[in-house]
Amino acid sequence: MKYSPALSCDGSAAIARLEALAPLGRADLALLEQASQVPRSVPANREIVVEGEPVTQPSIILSGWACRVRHFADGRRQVLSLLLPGDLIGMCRQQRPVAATAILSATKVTMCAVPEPASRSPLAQAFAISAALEEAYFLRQIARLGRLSAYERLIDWLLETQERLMFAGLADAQRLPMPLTQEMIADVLGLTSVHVNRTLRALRLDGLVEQRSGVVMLKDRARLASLVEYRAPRVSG
Amino acid sequence: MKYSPALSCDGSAAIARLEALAPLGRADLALLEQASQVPRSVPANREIVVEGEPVTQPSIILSGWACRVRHFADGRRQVLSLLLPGDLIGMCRQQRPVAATAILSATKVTMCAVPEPASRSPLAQAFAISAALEEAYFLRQIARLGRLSAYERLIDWLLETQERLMFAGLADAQRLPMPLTQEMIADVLGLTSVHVNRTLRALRLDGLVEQRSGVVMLKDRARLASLVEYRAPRVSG
DNA sequence: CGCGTTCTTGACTGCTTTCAAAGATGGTGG
DNA sequence: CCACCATCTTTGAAAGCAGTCAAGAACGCG
Repeated sequence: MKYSPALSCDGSAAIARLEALAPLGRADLALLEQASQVPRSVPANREIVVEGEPVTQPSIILSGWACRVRHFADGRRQVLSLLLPGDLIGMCRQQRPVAATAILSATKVTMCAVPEPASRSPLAQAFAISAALEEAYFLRQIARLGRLSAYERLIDWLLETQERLMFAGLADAQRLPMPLTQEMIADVLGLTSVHVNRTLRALRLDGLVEQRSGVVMLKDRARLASLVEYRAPRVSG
Repeated sequence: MKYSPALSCDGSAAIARLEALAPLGRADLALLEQASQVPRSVPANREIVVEGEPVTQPSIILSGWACRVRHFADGRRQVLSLLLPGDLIGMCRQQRPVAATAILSATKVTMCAVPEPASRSPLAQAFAISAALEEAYFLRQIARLGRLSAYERLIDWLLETQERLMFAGLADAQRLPMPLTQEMIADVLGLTSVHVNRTLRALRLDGLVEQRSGVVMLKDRARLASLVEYRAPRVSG
């Protein structure tokens, strides 16, 4: 597979992710193809969902990066989770009229409606696994913010993000696209942008990562993983 | 309602919480009463669930406090969330054979099996709301660890915990039981026990809280809430 | 090419941790 | 009923990681 640092604009990456979660049949793929024919595009840095407002239609991210954020009155901001191609927005297991968090587009984002899967279909299963993974990423984010140093947080987050992008075929074992500003990375990791900058430099000097033009290279995945005891989240056997 | 700092041992608090989430009918109450007739007791400081092991039967906490924890090889530990009376353990929306996190009893805990609710029954709805609340608490924990100071974290967490206990009738507007050691509180808030101790003292000196014999008094809820912009999580209109 | 945003770096501050030790508390058995 | 022990709480002093403030450099976009 050829590695493409550019963010794809059709729905192929999103569909690839869902297919990686559960092998989809012809019917499910057709549903997804059809839904992705009617994409909605949002510029970077827009509030796609406002916290506390009624949730509208659930959506699939087709391309681009978004994030759940929580704002504080004094300007502080915390990114709760990232939303990458193939991730779902606004899926509620029950009638919950109001959005629990704001959702912000970090880059230009395209998305489409979530098709209704047949019950017990592979697609329905993929959605369920996606929800379970989201929860696993929440838990990892809590542990990261609570107990890891800045240096460790950055490593742990890079590994997690790379793994998530690989599901969608948007990263390979060594490289991942990084369209976020250091300011945004800081809001993900509970740090300041200045300290993110310094920590990235430290990682560079330690020969662990390289950066150029929106792409991060992980130069020694094994060493990085051992530094943070990285374990891939498991959702099934 | 008379306030009782003691941890109740029957299932009444747990049932009260679920009833607060959705008004239960006679049949649902009977199911819960019946299930709570067969309690299982676990001493304090026991791993109820081991991370990575197959999940067994889902359970309801009847009494006592437990927590989801993540351990690191070097001894660091992060409490991901608290599990209080009426909370559910091991409810999976899909077949997920392995536990995503370890669960540890912080006090003596009694629990029982989760009865199977009729579909669309109030009890089924209460379970769904409980799951949505759990997610809301995860998000709040992320924001707390990422962007609040130690002083703010403690306030925010006390308010959240008080509110959760009030659902079960285990706290009133001013007081909540606090059976956790400062060490454990530190692992919840991503701090050291020494700093938790100092921060509690600061709160005492500022006249915001009082402590004695396992009970915390919140002396000025309005001021505490304004210090952290506390908003109760909403799950429905 | 010019302008705004983002990145980078330095100097300094300060919140939180670390290390250490004394004091309080509570449960248990004699 | 009290002594004893383990655990937990409390406090001080010093170190360190991350934040703040500030300003110049690089980058990308129109």
